[in-house]
Amino acid sequence: MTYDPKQIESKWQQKWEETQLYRSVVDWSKPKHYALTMLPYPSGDLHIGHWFAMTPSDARARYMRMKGYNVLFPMGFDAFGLPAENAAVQRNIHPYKWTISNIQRMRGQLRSMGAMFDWQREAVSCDPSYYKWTEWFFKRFYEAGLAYRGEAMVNWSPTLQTVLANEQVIDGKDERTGQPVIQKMMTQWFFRYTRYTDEMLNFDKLDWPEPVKIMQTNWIGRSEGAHVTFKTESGDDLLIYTTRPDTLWGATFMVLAPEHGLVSKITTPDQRDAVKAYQDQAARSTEIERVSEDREKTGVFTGGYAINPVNGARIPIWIADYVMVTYGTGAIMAVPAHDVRDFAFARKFGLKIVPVIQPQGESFNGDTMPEAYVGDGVMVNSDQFNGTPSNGMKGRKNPAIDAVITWLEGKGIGKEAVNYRLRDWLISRQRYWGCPIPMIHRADGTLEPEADVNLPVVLPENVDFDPSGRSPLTYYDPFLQAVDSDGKPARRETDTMDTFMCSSWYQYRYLSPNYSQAPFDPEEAAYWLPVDVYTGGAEHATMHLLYTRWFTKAMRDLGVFDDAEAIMRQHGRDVNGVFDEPMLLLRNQGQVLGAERPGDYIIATGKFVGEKLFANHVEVVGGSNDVPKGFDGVCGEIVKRTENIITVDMAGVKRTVEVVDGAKVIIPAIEGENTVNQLKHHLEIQRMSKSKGNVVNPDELVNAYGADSVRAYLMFAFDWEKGGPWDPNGMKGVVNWINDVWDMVLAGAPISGEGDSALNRDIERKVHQAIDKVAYSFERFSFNTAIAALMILRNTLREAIKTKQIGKATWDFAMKTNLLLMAPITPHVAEELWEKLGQPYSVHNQLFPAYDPEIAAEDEVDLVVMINGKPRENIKVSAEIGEQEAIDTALASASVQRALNGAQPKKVLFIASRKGQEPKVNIVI
RNA sequence: GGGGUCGUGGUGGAAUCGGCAGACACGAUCGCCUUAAAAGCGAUUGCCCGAAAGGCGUGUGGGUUCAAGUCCCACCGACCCCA
Repeated sequence: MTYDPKQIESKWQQKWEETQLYRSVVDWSKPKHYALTMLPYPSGDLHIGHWFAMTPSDARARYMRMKGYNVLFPMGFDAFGLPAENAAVQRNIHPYKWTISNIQRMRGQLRSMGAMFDWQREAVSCDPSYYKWTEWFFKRFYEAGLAYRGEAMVNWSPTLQTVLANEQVIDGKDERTGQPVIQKMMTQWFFRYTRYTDEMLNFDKLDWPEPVKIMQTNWIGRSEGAHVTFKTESGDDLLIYTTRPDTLWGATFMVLAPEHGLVSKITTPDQRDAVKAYQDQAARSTEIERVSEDREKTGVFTGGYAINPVNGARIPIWIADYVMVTYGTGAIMAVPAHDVRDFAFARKFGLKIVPVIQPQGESFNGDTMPEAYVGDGVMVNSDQFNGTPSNGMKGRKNPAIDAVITWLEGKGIGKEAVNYRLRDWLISRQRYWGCPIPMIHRADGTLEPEADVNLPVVLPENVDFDPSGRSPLTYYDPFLQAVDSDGKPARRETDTMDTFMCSSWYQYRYLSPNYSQAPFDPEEAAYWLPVDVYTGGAEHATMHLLYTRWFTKAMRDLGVFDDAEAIMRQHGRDVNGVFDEPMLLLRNQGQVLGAERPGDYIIATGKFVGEKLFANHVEVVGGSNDVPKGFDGVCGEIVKRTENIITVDMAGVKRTVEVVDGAKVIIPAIEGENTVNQLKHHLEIQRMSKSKGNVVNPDELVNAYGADSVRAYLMFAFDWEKGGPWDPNGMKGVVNWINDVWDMVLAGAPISGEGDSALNRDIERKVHQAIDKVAYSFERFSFNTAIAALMILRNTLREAIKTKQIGKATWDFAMKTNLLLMAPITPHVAEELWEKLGQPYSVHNQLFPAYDPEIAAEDEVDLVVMINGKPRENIKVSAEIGEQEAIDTALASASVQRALNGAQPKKVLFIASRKGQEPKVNIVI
């Protein structure tokens, strides 16, 4: 009988389902483990990246289950979002239908993984029973003042007719479609993200990757400084925020954001046209362009002046786009001597530069300084503060800043202040396919939330989609017409919510997706929360992960967890801080990239126009040496292809070939008529995408090798937290491994007797060493070393079986243990072989084998003899060897005798045997 | 410009507290088996020299240490995030 993955995988998937093997139920007598992996967007096809994220997470969850934990490992779909709506507009399919059929297809693909998902906990965010609670959360936040409506400069995509979050705009373009984005003022819904900034900067409770914590910290961007009030000559207050109040005396001009409210008032008539033109231009550029330090500075003088409150200096007021209206107060004091951007601006426009910080013993000259000085020094040109050290520290830790802030506060012209880069979370989307915002615009212009009994506000199904992409909600009357709490006609809000809103609380809906009294069943929450392990892509470091942290803190403060907390108390669980954070441990997997592959080697003939060949005949040939003699055309490897334009590397020279319409294309490897589009070009390692033709389809791999092999390969071939390029050849290693184990089990014990006791003892030892290595690896998400340990065990067992000296009992123990160790990685094969060994169903209900260090210990080890730290000789000694005996052995060894040549060693060190390491003696001569 | 991560054989990668660098696997070479190929099995596989002994090796250059892939400093390069 041979290993047929297709037959055994479907058989066991069915049996697991029939027996509800992975149903996770609250059981207070067992310790719980909530393992969560990021839910997919239902794009229609499961990508190899989903397998790479989910199957190792599944293996880890299975390991925890075998360690005796009651494990919850749920799955669902993040089902609102633009692609569904685009499909509706472009292909006339309703977003709901498109999404649901994709979900159905992906459920099947997810099942083929053989993962231990508890499907009864599946949650789908576009289902009204789910988004009812998303709306309910919105309403609670609104009532608590955490949700509000405000004017904002927003990223408007003219193509998609929608507002995008800053996070969704990259280089002035929409991150998904690459379409340009412009700046526009609009009334939008916001969440008071900034309410929890300080709490979100605290990671004490979290075992999260360091880079994620750093990214979040930078994203929140807390800075310490002061607010200082300048006066314009016309008498208006002009408030600025600065992190460097110690440089106030060096402020030689001011810069306002072009959108700043005071601009029109201070602008003098002769500057009006220039200012207006500049404002228009600024509206067209994106924030990232505007604040880039590399960019040539631009700006316009308003004609107005302000008075520097610390020294009475009259300084000009400019506008420039590198100052953002949304950051700080939208106005800065410019200190060109000590700020890189201000310096570039001052030099360009010939503005005064006054140094006010200098290292001891140096003397800067504002007219000749080559660049801004941002280092430490002492204050100069600053009246009574001259000589105060400025040590480069932030905030009050800097004596100069500390002294100036105290003085400013005393004089009433400034105040210590903290500023954040982070702005409130803009959740409005002018789209149809999203969770409705349950608000009503009353006839009198006021707003009120929809009554709880009317939730959810359901998305109407019967709508037509405008080809312009405009949301149908804005012109569909039955939806628009609402009734307010006084029974008067009113208009329904047509914005929908950012999909990040739906995914900010899905880990709570999984607990009880059908519960209708609340977002989640408190009984379930009391047992399962918080999430113990969260796995997913690092790209969510600053968006999703900050949103979900914010959400959890807001839920906690609104008392949403109160019932769950009471139940926890009844069961004696410590509730202190348990709802402060959604996920305690986070690990990010890397990314599987496309495989590198050579391009086709072609011979192309046709007509030359200059250097360029217009080919009417292109043929793929093998090798690079068979260039016909006197050949008139182009031959070589295809290094690039864009449609029918091919770049060919001809003996190191790049040649361009255009394949003309109707040209003959011959690709021997592909049957039938060939087209230019089938020509392979050289592909460098990069993200997989359909257009690059380097997508690895997991369904095809599962078909060819079986799910267990695909799972094992994904876990073995990469450092999971790093990822890397796909290598189709590496599969062989894990396929052989699984086949070898299969063959060993099916072959049965080589002898029926007791066999050789020394060999048996050694096999037991090796099995226990494997137990330890596999467990240690799973603990650390180091899946590749777990499989390496199992391969070592395979190698050991194969050697041992050949001797025909391994006893039946030892063989049984080794096989059973081997299957238990494999079970989390290759669940189907392990289950099948477990059954073949006559063991009771299911291998996945067994405990992980217990490790016994006594059995794993070696009796004999290599004593490593080192001279000056270099290993010279290995001598077999008892594992229990003491220091003196080890040193004597080492000194007597041939290599030491030879090296010493009668002399005395300077120093002799004994390094005792530690876990997995041999004892060592280092002799210094 | 700032912050971060990371540089290890032909390749993917191992190396738990500073303690034998290269585990495990792919690939390659040679051999066995075969009419042949595939598969399978066996051997070799960091570099140099060699009979042995040895020397050199974790991006580069320094440093700390009995001992450095691992710690410290500077530099080079790649990638990511932010500006």
